[in-house]
Amino acid sequence: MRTSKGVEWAMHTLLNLALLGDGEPVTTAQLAAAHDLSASYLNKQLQLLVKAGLLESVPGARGGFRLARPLEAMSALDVVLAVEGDEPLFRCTEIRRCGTIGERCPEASFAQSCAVKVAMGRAEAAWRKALAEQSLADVQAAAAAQAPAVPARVRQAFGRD
Amino acid sequence: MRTSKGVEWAMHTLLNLALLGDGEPVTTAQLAAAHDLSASYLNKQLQLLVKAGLLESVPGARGGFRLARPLEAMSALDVVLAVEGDEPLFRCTEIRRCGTIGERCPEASFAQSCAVKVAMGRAEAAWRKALAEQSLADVQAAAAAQAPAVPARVRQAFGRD
DNA sequence: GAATGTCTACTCGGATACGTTCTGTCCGAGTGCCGAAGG
DNA sequence: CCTTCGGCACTCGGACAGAACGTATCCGAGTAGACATTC
Repeated sequence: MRTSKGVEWAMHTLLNLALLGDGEPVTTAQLAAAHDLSASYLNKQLQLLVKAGLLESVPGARGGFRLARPLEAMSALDVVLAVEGDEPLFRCTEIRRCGTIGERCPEASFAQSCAVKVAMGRAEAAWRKALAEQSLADVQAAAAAQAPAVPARVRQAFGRD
Repeated sequence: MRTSKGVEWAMHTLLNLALLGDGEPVTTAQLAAAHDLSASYLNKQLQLLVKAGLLESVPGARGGFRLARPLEAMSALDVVLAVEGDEPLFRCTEIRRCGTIGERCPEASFAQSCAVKVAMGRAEAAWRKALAEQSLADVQAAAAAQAPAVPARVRQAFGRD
């Protein structure tokens, strides 16, 4: 069990787009070259971000992608859900109702949620909460504090400035 | 991204083994029949639990599995790590170092951990902490509180009592 | 009758196929720019 | 010289293969017990 590569790609791509400002839209090819990624596959992930409302796409010639809203209004959870979908980490298939045990227990035994499901859901809620509490602006600020020289290099890499 | 079925199977199986006490070891066939699972595949998961030290296996005729330690000393995290392995949810492939951006930045920019990795790791730590704080004894207690009649039925299903 | 050796039935353990998801690629639909033609 | 129209190059969007992992299954290694044989 591990998250898709698309999450990492999407996070870095969103941060790059933020550094470039709200001018011309940026093409998939440029965004892919920035980190040496597969342009076609990155495009697939960006479409998911568009569908989730994190990006706006401009079709046609001189088209591309730009942020749909500022980084302050995007959480890490938004990115994960956009790429991975909002299905739960742990899926309860209600095996408690099946087999020699399930058949032997009265229906009333299953009125409440499965205790295993509840325990797993509690942990997943903590994960989501921690993701939701971190905006992409926070991530960008942390990155900039670590390496102040990088933002200017990013703009150079995209031919801006 | 979602957890393996094996996690659900392992959790319920461990709880069942606890209800049966520390007498005769229980065979894979019995444990599988309890919830109508594939015996061979369940056996695969149980072997992972043995390797992780949660179960003891008795080979040969009249063999089977029994708990290696009481439920109080097992956390939900132990089960997840045993079945899924201890690889991180989010794997950072250091794409920040690649492409036109990576080549343009001095090596010193990458001295510290990637900010994206840190953000994701923070959320994963919260998930693991929440899992570690819940022992299987807690889960069993919650289940028993919901449906007090079930434990006796479980023992019946296994021919105990 | 007791001890011993063998044999059989049973169970774990790992090696072997199948299906689904993730990963990666390709081509078509749509759009803006450029240039030529006409007024 | 200005306007208009057509062609073209470029980009997103979704449909199409390949690889990796999760799922499921089967067969061999090893053990405990039962039975026949021998003393």
